[in-house]
Amino acid sequence: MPPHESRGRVWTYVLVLLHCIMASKFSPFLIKDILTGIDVPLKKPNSTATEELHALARNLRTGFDSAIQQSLSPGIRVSQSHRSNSCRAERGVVTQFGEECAKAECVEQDTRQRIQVDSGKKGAHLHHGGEALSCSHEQRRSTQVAKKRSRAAFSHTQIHELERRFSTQRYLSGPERAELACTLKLTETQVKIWFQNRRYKTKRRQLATELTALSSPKTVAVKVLMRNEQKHWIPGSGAQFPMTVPIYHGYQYHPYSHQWYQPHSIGRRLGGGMF
DNA sequence: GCAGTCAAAGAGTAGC
DNA sequence: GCTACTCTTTGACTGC
Repeated sequence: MPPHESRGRVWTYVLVLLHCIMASKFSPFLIKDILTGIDVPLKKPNSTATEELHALARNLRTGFDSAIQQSLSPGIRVSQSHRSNSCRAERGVVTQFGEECAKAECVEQDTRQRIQVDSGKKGAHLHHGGEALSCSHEQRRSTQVAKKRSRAAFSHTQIHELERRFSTQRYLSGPERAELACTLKLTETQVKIWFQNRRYKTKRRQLATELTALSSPKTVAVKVLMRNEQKHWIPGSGAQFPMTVPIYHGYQYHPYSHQWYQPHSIGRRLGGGMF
């Protein structure tokens, strides 16, 4: 099972758990029912499924909180560092490289000199401002402590173009990423990271929206058949019971289920029963 | 001071 | 082994 698919299922269980809590219908029996039959390979073999859910719910809280707030003001969001359309001379990433910041494009110049990570050798070589580091774990830690990590702040133009491109393509191929990076005067790594973060942010917002919808369940008419004094829910009647069923099937993570472009580089991921 | 946001680092995973 | 992905965490930064 692809990692995103298994995670998607775990997310589903988290949503079910949260929904149960909000609906005050939480019970160990229900959770047990939820967990029964899970074939999701949990990342931590030693942790129980319940612990995993608790950890996920805890970790999700931050994302949901911000996502819910963000969902209130949708639209293109410009990096806070550039809201004033200025290059901060008093502090921040711009001045810490000792560059003058009088021109509007100073950030674009500066971002090219930011921390760059050789993605092919993760953690092995850190390039701080062009200085390549190849050292042991302790040395890297001490170096990271000594040198504070800077955060690149993209310009209005860069953000706008990235958002515009993201609206049409959620995934970029290598050449497209290189072209966009060249156009925006960013590195390919920066473009790649931006798209990664952007995709996950979109997913968080979507989940937050769904969670919000779940937290305010609508009252619907439910057709109930009685046979032998047993209730039988009618599929398609709009009924929300049993609770776990519509939620479970309601959210399956389909990263490519939009009209967006599907790059060659990830085309191999499409065969995992995701559609 | 604190909470929120964002870019980036890192962990884990899968396909070739 | 490399690359790219999702997801989590970290650190810088901003607004209140």
